[in-house]
Amino acid sequence: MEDTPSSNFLQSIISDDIASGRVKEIVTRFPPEPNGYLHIGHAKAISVNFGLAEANHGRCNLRFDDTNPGKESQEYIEAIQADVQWLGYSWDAEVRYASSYFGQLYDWAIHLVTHGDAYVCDLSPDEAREYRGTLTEPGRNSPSRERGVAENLDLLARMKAGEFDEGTKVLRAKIDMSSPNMNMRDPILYRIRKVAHHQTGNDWVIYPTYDFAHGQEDAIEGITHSICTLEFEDHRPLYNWLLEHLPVPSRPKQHEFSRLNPSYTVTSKRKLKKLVDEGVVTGWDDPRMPTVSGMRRRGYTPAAIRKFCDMVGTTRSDGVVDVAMLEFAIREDLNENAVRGMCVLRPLKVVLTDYPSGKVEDLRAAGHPNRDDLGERVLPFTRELYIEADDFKAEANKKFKRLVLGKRVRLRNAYVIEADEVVKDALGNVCEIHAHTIPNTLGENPQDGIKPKGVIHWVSASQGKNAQVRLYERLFNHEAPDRGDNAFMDYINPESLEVIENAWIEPSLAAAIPEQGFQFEREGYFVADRYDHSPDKPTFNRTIGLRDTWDNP
RNA sequence: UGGGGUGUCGCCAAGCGGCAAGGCACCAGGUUUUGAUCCUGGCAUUCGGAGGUUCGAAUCCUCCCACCCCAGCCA
Repeated sequence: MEDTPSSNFLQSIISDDIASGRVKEIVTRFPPEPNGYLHIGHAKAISVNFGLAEANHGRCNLRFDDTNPGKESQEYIEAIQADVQWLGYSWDAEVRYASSYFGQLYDWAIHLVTHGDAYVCDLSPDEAREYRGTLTEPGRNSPSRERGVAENLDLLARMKAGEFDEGTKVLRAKIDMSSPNMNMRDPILYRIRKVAHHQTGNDWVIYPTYDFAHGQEDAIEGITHSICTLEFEDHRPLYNWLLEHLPVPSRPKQHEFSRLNPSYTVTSKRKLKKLVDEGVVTGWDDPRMPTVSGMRRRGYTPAAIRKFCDMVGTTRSDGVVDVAMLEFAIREDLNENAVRGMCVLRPLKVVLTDYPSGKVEDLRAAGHPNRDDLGERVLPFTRELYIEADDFKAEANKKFKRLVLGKRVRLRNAYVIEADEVVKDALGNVCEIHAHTIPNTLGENPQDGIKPKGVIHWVSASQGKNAQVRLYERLFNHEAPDRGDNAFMDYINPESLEVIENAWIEPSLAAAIPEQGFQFEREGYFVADRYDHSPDKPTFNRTIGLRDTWDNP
């Protein structure tokens, strides 16, 4: 996993800062709020923050931005840590929590009040909205704005003591109600929330807002480059204002990059949560989810995800990235590293009439076509086999390079066979093929010079094993399901999952370790399910199909 | 009609005054016991538009256009 992060504007900034001596060691942070699972967009942020730290021999913290206890939980905290580790990153020292700075933040709030830079406001949420003005009209000063320092100090202390109800009072910075930047119109610093916090319990009934917490957290941790996404750009003046008005121990700088939007996917915790809550998927780690845990279960590898993030680059322009790029990244990784195997998804029985019944011939096949280090596997060959139903046609034109009645085909890693007759059931459906082997075709072409039309995969009927295989397709039919509010629910692909209960796998595959990835030859890349797979009940998820350039008519 | 951003091939993205990198996708060949991989070749006389500066501009200036973000006591 040797990533060579490509250069980008953030790296340029860092290089300049190091060259100018502004910073000696670079320190970044990944600051998720524990209110949901990490998704591919977070993977990008993780890759950017940890990647930049790594590339510059610096450090990166993992910090939970837990300032809104009502929406957060310990479950998410644990899942997020597991995801970051799985992606292959190590944060500096211990995990950090915004909540562990609540005391310091409160002291700083007092500092602002003392200096006349903040006040306790009595406006209700509705009134506050009205006073804030609009995008084109300035706001009006709150009636509470000119309260004296002593009174503000007293009120703030009483807010902290729990004397007031939620929504009745907030602490606000005194900046400029007529600023064209809405964030500067006396932003709220503290609000009353009488709920227990997952880390601090009932210690607090007032909680700092993102704006009052983030920059100060960065300063406390000595973050040199506070990297976030574009929507926080308008907050930067406030971020700086607070740092300038507070006796903080360091002076971090915020830089924004555009968030990742893969096509055909939704990345918004709210929307992902809805998919989970409404049972569209089985959970946050459903293999169709763009969550880190979902992709993991789907068979994506950390290396592929990191490669993808690197391929996509880091800029300030928004756009939609073709998921084909993500698919390329995982195919590339698995093509190179996954052991091959054969699995028949829709079995059609073939009886080799010239082959002795009861005979089991242990053929050998390479674990990987061009990597000897991946070993080899034993492939039992028998009189009765299964092939893919799609790989047989009684008649077909020359473009069909599979088994045709009266014609030959190579059984992958085994003999060339020729189809002799079709057995049909009462309804006229093909249910069995009778064929015979062409002698001496193990590893060589038929001696009569008549070459097989193609190569198909197969599994011994008596030696193979039954498996459940889940075929996944994209969850949405729309290229950009994320635009619009709830429209994404209308674009859900009803065929995003097909469960095949009786696929037939070669025996070696039953020994797969959960989460081990394979290439099922001619089909695609599959992974032994992280939770459901066992030698007794082999269970595989299709990660991604093989690239298919055959223009099947 | 306020403020902040962004506009380079179908998608992502280099480029920072000297005459359009690369990747994905796609197309055409070659190799192949995976219609996979691999290999070879093709794929922007043009950089949102219009003016201007300059010997010379995607890169500088002016104006215009399009799109994204901001009116949570969310982050």
